[in-house]
Amino acid sequence: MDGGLGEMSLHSHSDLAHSQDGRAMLHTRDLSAAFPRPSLGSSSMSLEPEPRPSGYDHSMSALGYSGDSPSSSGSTYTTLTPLQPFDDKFHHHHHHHHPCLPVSNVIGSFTLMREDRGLSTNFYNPYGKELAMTQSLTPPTTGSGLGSSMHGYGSLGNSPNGNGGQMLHSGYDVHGGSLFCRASDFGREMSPPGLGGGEVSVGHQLNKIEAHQHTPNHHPHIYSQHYQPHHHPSQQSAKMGEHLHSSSPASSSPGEGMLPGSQGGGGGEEINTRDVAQRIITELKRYSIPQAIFAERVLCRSQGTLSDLLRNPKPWGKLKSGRETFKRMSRWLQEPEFQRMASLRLEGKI
DNA sequence: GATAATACGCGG
DNA sequence: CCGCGTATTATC
Repeated sequence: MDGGLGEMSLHSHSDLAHSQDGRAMLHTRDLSAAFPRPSLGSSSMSLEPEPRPSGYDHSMSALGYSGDSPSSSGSTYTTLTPLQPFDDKFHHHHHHHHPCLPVSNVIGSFTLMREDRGLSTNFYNPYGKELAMTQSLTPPTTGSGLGSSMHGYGSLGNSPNGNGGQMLHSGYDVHGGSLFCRASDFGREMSPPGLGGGEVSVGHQLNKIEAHQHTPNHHPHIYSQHYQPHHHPSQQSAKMGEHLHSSSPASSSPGEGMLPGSQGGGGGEEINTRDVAQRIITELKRYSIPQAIFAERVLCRSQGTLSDLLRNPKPWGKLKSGRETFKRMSRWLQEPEFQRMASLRLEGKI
């Protein structure tokens, strides 16, 4: 099936992406149902332009999410709403706006989800995939479990390690206070679907964070993108999650010339689209999040579009306004688990 | 039936 | 021309 991996390319450029979503999709399925927990307020994180006000970081710090394992006797509800702009529920008129739009979504309203994670199967997953999954065996990162056999939903191996691609740097300054996020994230990220206290693997999680920073194995290959116009020959897709060595930095693609020097700046982040796409695919599978949900709620795009982007990610350099979408994806990947959840349920009950 | 992939066409 | 939505079709 697919397997087509793009390749990589490197390019940077000032982004002029601007919000142009004037469209209004009306169908807003009430996925709220999907998310068992209505408790979340909103996490206004969807701001178009990169210069985001960074509001939630405060929340984070405020939360001071220290207690990490709520799972067991999680009596500690960390539900706190530092700022209380207003309830979305009481949203006067305008039934629904788009989460993506910079609407009045004030930053700050934050509510930490309680310890739901252990209860139902997956975080998002309304359907209870079988949680029978034996203990948590972190599947071999290779291939991230796709391809052979069933998807390893239950696995919490968490990010297929790998490449910390943008996580390395973009994770920190892009949004300003993101590092806080990371901090909280530190404690834990995802927990096993069911298993009552099996947070065994939680440990690994954080490892990855710094682990790959100084991992002897593979150096942080930053962005490398072989882009291939699409489709193709299957070049070994064997392990994408792992290290894809950028053997050929020189992009053979036409039009691809990366700008010398514009990379790394604080403003325009270069994103390895291929990598992000792959990672999104993996994460969506892990959490059993349908493309449609993710696309509409997080990216503010349609399922078809997302599917296309995922399968045929164009190199950053070739993107124009489409960058915005990738930025969102990238950003989402960087967020701590609970926040990702928040993003997903976002519009449902709004 | 639900979810993903593709086709088609439109608007900026 | 690019990016996207919608409709349709394929796949699970």
